[in-house]
Amino acid sequence: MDKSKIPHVVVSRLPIYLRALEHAQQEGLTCISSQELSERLGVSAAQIRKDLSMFGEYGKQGRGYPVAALADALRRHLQVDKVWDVVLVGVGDLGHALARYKGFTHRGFRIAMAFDRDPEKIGTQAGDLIVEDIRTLARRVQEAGIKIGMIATPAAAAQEVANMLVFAGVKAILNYAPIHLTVPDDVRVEYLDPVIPLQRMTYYL
Amino acid sequence: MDKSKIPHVVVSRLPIYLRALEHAQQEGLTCISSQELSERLGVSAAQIRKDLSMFGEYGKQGRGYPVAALADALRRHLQVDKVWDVVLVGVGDLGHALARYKGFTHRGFRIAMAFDRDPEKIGTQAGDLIVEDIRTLARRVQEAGIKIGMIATPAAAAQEVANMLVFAGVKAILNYAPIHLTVPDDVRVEYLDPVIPLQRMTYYL
DNA sequence: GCGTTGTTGTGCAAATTGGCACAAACAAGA
DNA sequence: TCTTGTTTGTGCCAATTTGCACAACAACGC
Repeated sequence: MDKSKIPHVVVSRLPIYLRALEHAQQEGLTCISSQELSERLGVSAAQIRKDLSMFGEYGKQGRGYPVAALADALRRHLQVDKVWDVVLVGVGDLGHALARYKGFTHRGFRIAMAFDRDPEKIGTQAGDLIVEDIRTLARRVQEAGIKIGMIATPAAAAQEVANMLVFAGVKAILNYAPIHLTVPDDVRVEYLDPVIPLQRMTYYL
Repeated sequence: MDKSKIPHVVVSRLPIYLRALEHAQQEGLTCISSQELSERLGVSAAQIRKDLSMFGEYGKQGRGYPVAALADALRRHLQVDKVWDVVLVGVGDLGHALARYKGFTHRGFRIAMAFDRDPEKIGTQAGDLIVEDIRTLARRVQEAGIKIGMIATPAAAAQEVANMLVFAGVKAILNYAPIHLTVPDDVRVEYLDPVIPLQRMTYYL
């Protein structure tokens, strides 16, 4: 089970599997086949079996996969069996929505701090947080040992914010700004510009 | 240039190229090499050249690609050389943020209508729109001929909303709800659950 | 006990995707 | 005009990714 040997495409599907398993569990299922999962996910059953087999033999022939145990295993592999503190930068409309979103905590994440540059916003409330001055970001994030950041600023500020986060020790960035970020190799970035998926679809319309 | 022959991985990179070109254009560049684009994007130069060559020969040896002309061409291929009307369903925090987001229009999209189920919200303002009753969705969307929908409801309502959108003639859905949607083959769905990319990154932390 | 049905894990082949490297094309300066 | 320096488009190969198909195994009814 050498971590470095598991291809990223496989890892990138695990959260999808986990989400489906959690839904199945809420519906009261205790056992689920790759076939059933396939229909709920749009991933082929063979694909699912092959992916899961890279992490161990969780399935039982004739019955399928035990929902709770498999979900636990995936959470362990994804390291979301604990709750990660996250730092949010940029508290506009989107930042507020993120700060108030209830869906993070029970899936492994908690927004622990929020920063902005605008003096009008600093000191105001966002969710249950007080917006802090971005000039204090480095110290605060470093002291708290936070490893994950979310950027919800305009594009023009995003790269500069990314640099601050990297400097403060952040190793994973979720970027909502519509711009590519340049970061060191040991820092991961995922992008959530909503226009990108829209344009991917209009090609086919 | 048979459309059906171009693999989806290639199409899925076009919006990224377009975004980078638009930034380059704002900086005043008139010509850009695949090498330069590569550095701005994190996609290999050979990849970029091969992708672009599937749509025609836009580059000039010795100089690179003409920024404005290539951007125009990509917009044509992605069909974002016009502005698409989009219907938004679910006007909570996220829905509001989307309705007020200024980044859509100049990249090919305009939220033309917003719907919610909650009587408290119906009739209120969201961005420059008035929130409408979801029971009128089918008729309104059909009449306006809208082909693109955005779902920003809780997960529990998302599949039902998707069914309504499909019934109303929508062919592309951007889904913010953390759940897989089942739709007919001729309808495309893209997903933007923020927890998925976060979990993809924690695997490597 | 035994056949029947259902499901996994995996070896192997097919298909897709990415990268290298180079000829051809162009620009610019002498 | 000739030479030098760039950069594209693409043929070819390597690597990755997916899909098929089946042996091995488990449960269940009779």
